[in-house]
Amino acid sequence: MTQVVVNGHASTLDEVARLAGVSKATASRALNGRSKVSAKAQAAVVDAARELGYTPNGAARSLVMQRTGSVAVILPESDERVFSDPFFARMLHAVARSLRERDLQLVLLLAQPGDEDRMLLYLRGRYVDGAIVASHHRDDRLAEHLSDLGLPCVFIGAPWIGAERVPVVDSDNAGAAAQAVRVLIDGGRRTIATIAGPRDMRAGHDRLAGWRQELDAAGLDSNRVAHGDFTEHSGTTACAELLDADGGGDIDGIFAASDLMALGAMRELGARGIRVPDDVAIVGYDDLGVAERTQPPLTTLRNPIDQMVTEAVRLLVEAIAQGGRGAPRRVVFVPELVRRDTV
Amino acid sequence: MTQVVVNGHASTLDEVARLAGVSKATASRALNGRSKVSAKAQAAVVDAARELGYTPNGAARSLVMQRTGSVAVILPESDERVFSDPFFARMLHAVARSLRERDLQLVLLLAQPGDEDRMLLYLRGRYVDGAIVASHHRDDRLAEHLSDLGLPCVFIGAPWIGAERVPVVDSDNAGAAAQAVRVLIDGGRRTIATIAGPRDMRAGHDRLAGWRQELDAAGLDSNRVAHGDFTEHSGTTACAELLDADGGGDIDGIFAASDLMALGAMRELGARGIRVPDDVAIVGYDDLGVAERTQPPLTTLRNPIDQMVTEAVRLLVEAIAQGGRGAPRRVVFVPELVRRDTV
DNA sequence: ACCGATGGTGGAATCGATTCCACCGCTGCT
DNA sequence: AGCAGCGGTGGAATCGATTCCACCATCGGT
Repeated sequence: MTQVVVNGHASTLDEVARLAGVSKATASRALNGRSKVSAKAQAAVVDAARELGYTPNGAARSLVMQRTGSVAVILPESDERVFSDPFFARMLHAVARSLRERDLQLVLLLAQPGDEDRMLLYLRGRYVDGAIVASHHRDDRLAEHLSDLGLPCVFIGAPWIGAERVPVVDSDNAGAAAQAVRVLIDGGRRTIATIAGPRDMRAGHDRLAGWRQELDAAGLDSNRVAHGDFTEHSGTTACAELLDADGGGDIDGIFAASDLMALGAMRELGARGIRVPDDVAIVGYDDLGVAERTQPPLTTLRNPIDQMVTEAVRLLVEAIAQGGRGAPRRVVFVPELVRRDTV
Repeated sequence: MTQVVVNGHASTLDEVARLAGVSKATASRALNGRSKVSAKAQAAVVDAARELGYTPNGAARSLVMQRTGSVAVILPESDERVFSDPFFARMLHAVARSLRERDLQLVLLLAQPGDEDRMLLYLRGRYVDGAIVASHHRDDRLAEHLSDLGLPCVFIGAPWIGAERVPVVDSDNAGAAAQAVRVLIDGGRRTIATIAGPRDMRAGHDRLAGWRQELDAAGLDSNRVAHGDFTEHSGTTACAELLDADGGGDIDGIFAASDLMALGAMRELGARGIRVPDDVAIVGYDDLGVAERTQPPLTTLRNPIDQMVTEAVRLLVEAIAQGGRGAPRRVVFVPELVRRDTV
């Protein structure tokens, strides 16, 4: 950083142009490089800009370009959850990488319940070119609001309300859960419980549905269900609940809707001296790191987050380029089974 | 939401004014309410605005007001850490609350190593009115850059470089660590080890220094040190390292530089059949929730995050109001000892 | 020697808000 | 009756960039 702020205020294009001895128009062209500028003028402008420490004023630029160069990631989720669920960390990491490649700035908006109005005001003020929304609850009307707003957006995971009005990138939660059940059945398990996610979240709901459907299809019992909230602790609690219920001792297979809950369950099983996979086989969901490190390593379904995010960013950039006039598209990825040692 | 986008584009103040039958000037005054407007005009404008679903264009507004109404929180930290350390969750929660009261929008910028230049570009583009920076490493030059930039900012935790050039809100890490040591000594402990944080982070460095200083002052050994990275897992590892070192069996007190590391250490002690606090007393640091839930509940130092954040936001708002011309101030909070059952 | 293409350039319009300033019609006081 | 004062109003300037458009050289081709 060699440039210095010359006087109190940030320097403007006008000053750069004056110092370089050209017009504002030429200075702008020289710095943006879209149009032809003589080598002499080019050099003069670049030098002047460096000397003054010039950076274009974002507001002025957005005003005329109708673009800001930044996109929002919206997480309508309590911040405890955002900061405890590895899903978000992985997702944001992928989004950041993906946006970087396209020279866009990531702006993270935490939509606390109640703070939603301010956030919508921000979005309507066009401070960002588009938004990626991930994980939200049953009563969330964000999809409708964004659609009304005409702001380009992509949802990761289908919203409950208004899903048909916005582009969605999703994974086949139900199909994946069915896959998990099939593996357990193929492994000879017959009394298969599930530790489900929250009922008011798509992922929780669909994974439970898939589990149930596959068991019903196989003519097996599908009433051993305990709900958690995707955290390790809730997995432990839910597992205890399952084991302590009527006939809980018969359980020989568990499908947990997240690896963290599977981990919690394994702790509970271990505490009771129940062996995995000898006595009870277990399949998790996510494969974001924890699954490899459990004892024994966890068989799980790989949540295709990176692929989903890449696709979401692609769709968003497309939507922005078209001015948000494209038809809502829908892309679904299929999680892959990762066999380890718990089944 | 009753308003509708009438045609393809977002509506402008000009359209609102036309519909209300007044001039742009009056419309603006009616909506912002700083100046007197007749009741009739007022009503007409408000109605028109609602009917058109008008929201002011952020770029245009920032351009003339020289304010954006949003401030950045910058976390120069790998995203794994941001999303695993409860410190950040708590901090962001407090920041969000504090900004909400002042009608400011929080914009979170994740400064991945390597992505820093883009972030600086964003800040120089004046997309935000100010920035709060938390937790950064030894070689981070952010303080200098921000100071050069003239962008109002406040650091939570003093940076290694350029701390004298920016306002800082800090906590007395060294003093708190000394306090922890004193409690252990007062409890009759004589062989006191520490599980320190990373050397290249202020909090890690200062807590270690405080521990050492207090032990030296008491004439006790200060060479039982193992380093972790504030995570639970690293606490377990570090604890094992301490116990396995020469004379590790003599240890009767441990100061861990974070509650998570203390928790990890307690797991390791438990695994070895060492009782807490009977055989080894332990003091943690942070008190952000985990400490209450350990077995037994952890004696620790309460990191005054909420107070620090409140003060930081206050200072930032002040700096923004003054156009960043105030002298760099420095405020230090003193962590409070929370006695529980591990000492 | 004249006539298009170019390649560069600067003036002016534009984006959408806020706000200064001049002005207008009242009221109320002398 | 005349004039100061004030509540309200609209025209125009302003913020700082991009870009259209008109214009001027210069160059090559007939």
